[in-house]
Amino acid sequence: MARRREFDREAALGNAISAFAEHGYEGTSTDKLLDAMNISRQSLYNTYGDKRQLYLEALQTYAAQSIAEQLQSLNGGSPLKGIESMLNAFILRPSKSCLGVSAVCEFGHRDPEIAMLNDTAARALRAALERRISEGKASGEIDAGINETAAAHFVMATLSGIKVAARGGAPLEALRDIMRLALRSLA
Amino acid sequence: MARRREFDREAALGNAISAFAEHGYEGTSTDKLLDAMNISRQSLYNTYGDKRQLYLEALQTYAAQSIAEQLQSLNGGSPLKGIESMLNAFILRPSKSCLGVSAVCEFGHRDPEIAMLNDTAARALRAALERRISEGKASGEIDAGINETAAAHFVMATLSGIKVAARGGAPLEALRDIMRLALRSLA
DNA sequence: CCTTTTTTAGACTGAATAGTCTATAATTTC
DNA sequence: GAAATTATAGACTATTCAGTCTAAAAAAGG
Repeated sequence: MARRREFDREAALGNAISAFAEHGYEGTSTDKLLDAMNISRQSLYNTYGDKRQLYLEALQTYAAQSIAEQLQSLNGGSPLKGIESMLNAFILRPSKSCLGVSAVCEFGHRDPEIAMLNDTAARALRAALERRISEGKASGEIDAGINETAAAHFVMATLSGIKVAARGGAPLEALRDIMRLALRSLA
Repeated sequence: MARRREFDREAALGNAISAFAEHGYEGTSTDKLLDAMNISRQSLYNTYGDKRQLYLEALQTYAAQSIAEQLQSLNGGSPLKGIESMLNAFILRPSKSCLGVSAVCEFGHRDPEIAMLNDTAARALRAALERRISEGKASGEIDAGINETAAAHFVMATLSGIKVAARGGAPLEALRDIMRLALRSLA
C-alpha cells in the first residue's frame, strides 16, 4: 500500500537528542534539527508532532536510556564499586553533554511536563542509589551512620557537578578528582 | 547640556541578570528584557549595546558579585567553616538561579568570550579554595592526605551540584544533605 | 503494471525576533 | 529662559522562527 519511511526513527531521534543536549531547546531551531536529524521538514512533523513534542520524546528517551545504563553500572560489583562505576561511566563517555541537566538548567521546574519527566527519572535513580547504599551499610562498606536518602542526594549532586564541570571543559583528571573525593565521604 | 538617564543602570542590569538566569540567553527575548528591566527599547541599545553585549556584561557582573560574596563567606572562620559558610550562603539565598551555571550549561565552552568569563571566575574561586584548603591541612582541620587542587575541584562541583538540584526544585533539606556529606569527605 | 498511500523536497505563511528610526519630551548649561 | 543634547516611547524593518501546504516521487499490494 504505502511507501515506507526512509530514515531510522530511533537514529533520527538520537540525533535530535544530541542537538538538544548541545544547544538547548530554545537554541535549537527546526532548521538545525532537520540538519542534525537528516530528515525533511514534513517528516519531522509527521513522525514526531512538533518541536515541543519532539523535545519531550527526546528527553524521555534520553532519560530512559540514561537510567538503564546507570543502573547497570550501579548494580555491578559491591555497592561502593557500583557507585564508582556509575560516576566513572559518565566520565569516560565520549560525549559529555547531558540532556537531563540541560533541561533542568534551561527550564528549572517552571514547565510542569518537563519537570515531571526529570523528576521521574531522578526518583528512579535515587531509589536505586538508596537501595545500594543500604546494602553497603549492611556489609560495612559504607559508614552505617550515613542516611541513605542524604547519601543518594549527594551522589546525584556529585554526578550533576561532574556534568557541569565537564560541560565547562574540565579535563578528565579534574572529573576523576571530584569522583574520588565524593566516594571518600561515603566510606 | 544633556538630559540625564532616568533609570538606575546597575538596578536595570540586575534585573537583566535575573531574567537571563531564569530563562537563559536564547530564552530571553528583547521584549522580556525590556519588561524585566523596566526601560525603553532605545535605552537598552544606547546603554548596553545589544543583547549579546548586555548578556556578557550581565555574566561578568554576576560573576564578580558572586565571587566577592563567596570569598567573604569562604574567608570567615576556620577553613572548613569558611567552605561550609560559602555553600550554605547559596542554600539560604532567596533566588536559587545562577547565571554562571546557566551559561555553562547553555553554551558549554563553544563560545570563546563566554567561556573566558566563566573560566576566569572559576579560576579565582578555585585559587581561593586551594589556599584555604592548604590552611586547613596545616591546622589539621582538613586531612593532610588530600590534594588541594582536587579538593577545590570537588568543592566547586559540590556547589554546582547543589545549584542544579535547587534549580530542579529540591527542598532545602536535600541541599543541606549534599553540603554535609561533601564537608565530611574533607575532614 | 497500475492504483493507492505516504514520503519527501521545498515553497509558502504568519508570527516573533533583534535591531533601527522618528518624533517628542526632558533637562542641563550657558 | 533659550539652545543644545540626550532620553524616551513606540512605530518600523528585515530576518528568522515554527509550522503548513503543494506537488512530485516512491513503493507496497493487488
